[in-house]
Amino acid sequence: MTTRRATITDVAALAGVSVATASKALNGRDDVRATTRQLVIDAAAQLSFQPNVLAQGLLSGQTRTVGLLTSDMVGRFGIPVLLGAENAFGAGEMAVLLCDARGDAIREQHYIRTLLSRRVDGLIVVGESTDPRPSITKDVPVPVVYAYAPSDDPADVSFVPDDEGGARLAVRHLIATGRTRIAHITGPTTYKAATDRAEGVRETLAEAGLEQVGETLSGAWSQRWGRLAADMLLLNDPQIDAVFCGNDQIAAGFIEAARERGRRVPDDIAVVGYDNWEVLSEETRPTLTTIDPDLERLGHTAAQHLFAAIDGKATPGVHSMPTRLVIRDSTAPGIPDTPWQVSRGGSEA
Amino acid sequence: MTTRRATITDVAALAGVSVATASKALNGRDDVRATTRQLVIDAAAQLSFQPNVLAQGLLSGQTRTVGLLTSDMVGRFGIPVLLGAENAFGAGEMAVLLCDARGDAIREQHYIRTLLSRRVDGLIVVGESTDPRPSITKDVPVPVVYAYAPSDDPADVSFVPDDEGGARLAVRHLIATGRTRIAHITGPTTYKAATDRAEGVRETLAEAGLEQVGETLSGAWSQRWGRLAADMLLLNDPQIDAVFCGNDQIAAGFIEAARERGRRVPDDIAVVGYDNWEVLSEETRPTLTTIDPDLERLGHTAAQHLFAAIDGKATPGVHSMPTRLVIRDSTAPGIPDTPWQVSRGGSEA
DNA sequence: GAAATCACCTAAAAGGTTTTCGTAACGTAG
DNA sequence: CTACGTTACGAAAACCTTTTAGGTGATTTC
Repeated sequence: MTTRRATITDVAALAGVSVATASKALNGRDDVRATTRQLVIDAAAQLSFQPNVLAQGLLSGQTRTVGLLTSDMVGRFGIPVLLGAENAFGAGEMAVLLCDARGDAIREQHYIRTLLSRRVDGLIVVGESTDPRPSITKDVPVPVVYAYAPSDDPADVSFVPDDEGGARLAVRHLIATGRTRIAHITGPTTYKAATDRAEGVRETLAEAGLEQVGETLSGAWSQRWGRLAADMLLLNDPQIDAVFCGNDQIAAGFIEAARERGRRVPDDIAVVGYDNWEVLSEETRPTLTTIDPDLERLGHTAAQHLFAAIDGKATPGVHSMPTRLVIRDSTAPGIPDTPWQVSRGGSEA
Repeated sequence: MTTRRATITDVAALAGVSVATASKALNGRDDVRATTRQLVIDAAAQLSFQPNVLAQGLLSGQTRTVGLLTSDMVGRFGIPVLLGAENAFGAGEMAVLLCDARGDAIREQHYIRTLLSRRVDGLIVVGESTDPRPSITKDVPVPVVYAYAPSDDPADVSFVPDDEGGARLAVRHLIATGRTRIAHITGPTTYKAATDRAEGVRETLAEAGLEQVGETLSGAWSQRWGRLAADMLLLNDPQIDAVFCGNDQIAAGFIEAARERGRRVPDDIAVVGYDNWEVLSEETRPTLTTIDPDLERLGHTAAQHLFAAIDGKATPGVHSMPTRLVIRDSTAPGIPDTPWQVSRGGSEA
């Protein structure tokens, strides 16, 4: 809580030059003698001068600020994306204005207006599921990039996790470790994430000439459903030797129930989860092999493409971002087929 | 991606008045005829005019923007605080610039400079633990409010959860439900949160004339430690009828291990957790009675006090924010002493 | 009929920075 | 000594909005 902040006028006065010269000296432009430049720099340091970004932006029309519009920060998936994006912004000299519309379209409109009146250079919209969401690109005079939830307009720039590819990774890993009787438990079919992953399972098994054990079991994304599905599955199809679960919570529930039914994981049944939600995947017993959608990278990439779009180099289309297989103990420890781990999850502090 | 944005000059021209009149008309000031005002408003709507906040800020010296400096967004506690703060900002016409210093002091300094050059009206600093952190208030010409982690300067404005009070709530609840042989398992003593809660336990038991069973067991904040501690406790002090755990993960581990050892929860042993981390507290079997530190409210309150401070009405000191007891099934279902639940946690979507 | 009042509107300045253009000083070539 | 190029600096415009002070015309008052 000190006094008024120094302006470039103050700096110029202290250095005994005009504001124009001071500006040029501070911005490293030519046409200013080295000694004069140093004089100005010293003066600026002495006053701890910092250029007023508002004035700069007013003039240049660029604010070096982007808006980050999230539809529901409470959820688990928005945060890592946001984090990755913020990360990319911080690297440059960009700043990010955060708005959480909390799934409310009215609120979203309000925030869009607010962000525009603040003259953001671009917008990144992060959704809470992989289902397409309404495009806002046409209502907005700046570039927009969609992360996690793609825009429903394929001409927009969207980044989504490759759920189908993730499922492939999981199933291939199970097959590689010698499993052949593989089941799939997942979340509500109303989620594109669930159907995409199921499709990945189907295709990969077909390619390997294997048949999926039972139908894909769809329920909630919860541990409870994982336990329930495990009971059903172990009753109806006791011969299974592996199960790929649509998320880590289902997997955790499955492992718990399977153990109570006397099935050993991974010896009798291998289990793969999805999301690599470490509070769960590292706390199950055994720890959980899972697919990491690498959301932080997704957010980072989305942000970088927003920069590109701001520079006029947009990359339209829906881009699928690769996922990673994180091998832990719930699948075949020490099986010779997979001598090298693709990736091993670190431990939390 | 349209053309140049309209300025108030365009609006004035279209309405056939001067910019001054246009400004007054749009800002609801006097000295403008109703018909003229409507003319201007229509023109503004037609051009979808939005005042340039940069120009407004340049003039008024206020940006209606605050910086939100978080030390580690990856952690669990920063997010709800952030959410509550964002919530409070959105209600007014404030916007929030998000910066994640990721626990790095250098980075933090950098962000502070960035935020200041953007002329934020205030700063809210959210930490990742309840341990005091270095004050930055003196380096900064705008009001600062600390949330979750207090400033080490007691003259600053800080908001922290009342961990001691939370522990009191937990222990009183256990006593009220008829438990008398109560143990406490918690996290590392290097955390103020752990020692504060332990102190709350000690005092409350003393007030009730009860003796704590065994020493407070300090370990990691993990489910693993909860299981381990359960084994130790059940071996050394088999007579316990309740345990208060320093967080929900420890509690989840405890419940798991206790069940494996044949102890029924809550019939034989009641368990209370801390944090109300719903992915855990609602998925344990039985569901977990726990203390909700109400972090979202903490963030909200901090933001509101930042507004007050910006208006010159600062409220110095470290403010303890009350916690809530969330009763679920791990403590005495249907015990007559507590006919009304203080609060019941909702379920996740 | 002149003066005072009123309602409505405009011109201009202010806010901080960057950039363009102008200009002064100086050196060099003719 | 003139003409011109170079170097270093300064004046002023531009960005967009709000506010203050002032101005115009119409109406009222004595």
